[in-house]
Amino acid sequence: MPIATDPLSRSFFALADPTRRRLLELLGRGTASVNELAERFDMSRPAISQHLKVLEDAGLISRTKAGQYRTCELRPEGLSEAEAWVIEHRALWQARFDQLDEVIRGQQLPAHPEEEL
Amino acid sequence: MPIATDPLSRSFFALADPTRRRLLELLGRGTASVNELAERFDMSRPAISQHLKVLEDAGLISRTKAGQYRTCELRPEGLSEAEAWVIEHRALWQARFDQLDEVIRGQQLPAHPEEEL
DNA sequence: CGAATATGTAAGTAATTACTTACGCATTCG
DNA sequence: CGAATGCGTAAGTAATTACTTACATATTCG
Repeated sequence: MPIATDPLSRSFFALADPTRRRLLELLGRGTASVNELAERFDMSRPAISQHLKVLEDAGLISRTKAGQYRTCELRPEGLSEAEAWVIEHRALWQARFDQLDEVIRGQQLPAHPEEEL
Repeated sequence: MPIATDPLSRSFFALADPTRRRLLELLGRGTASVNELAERFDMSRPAISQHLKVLEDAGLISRTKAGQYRTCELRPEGLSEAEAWVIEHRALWQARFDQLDEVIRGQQLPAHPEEEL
């Protein structure tokens, strides 16, 4: 991704990695410290820390200092923009396709309904 | 992204780029040839072709040969998995947060409501 | 204070991206 | 047939990713 990426791209990008999605799922069960999270992965702690940074930059989590620890917490609103994009476009496209179906059905039947295969 | 990426990661990754999202939006208005799409961008045709490949690999579009042209078409179902993931998790997290609110309100008020700062 | 714990960050590496230009192949048409 | 059009792919480059190990810093505690 080029620098200065827009927020929506950052959100989708953050979600485009199994480790990061799993981090989100773990945090979905409750807040956790970085080490508590890192223990669940076959990966160095810094690697997890870096993944957390990606998630944080995308607005999907927050890390707050709590004494010696950093408490990681989900930010559900961080998912809003991505959710809106996906839902909106799926709906539009589906509507368009349904329209096409109607056009096909009402107007002109295919000469060879199952010519493929 | 490492090789052998899972389908969900590929979908999110494909969406994590403004050019690719704009391609999807253009295709949302109807099918188009590669050149028709490429004309809309300040980018070489091969670059668009490569973006289309990412979208195709993610199952978000299909390219079918039509004579001299390739007709690009949206595949709304390609968005299903990503849509499901986002919707499901948002709902879960929101529910969790609402629960937390209840716990806080009903059970025990913080001793120092604003100790930070 | 000084060791232990929790974490971020720097530096280095291999793999991937996102482009570009150059080329090759298929289809259309004069 | 032979030039033009449409499009994919190869090769090269600069920037980014995803890790790693090493290190610096903050907080807790004996």
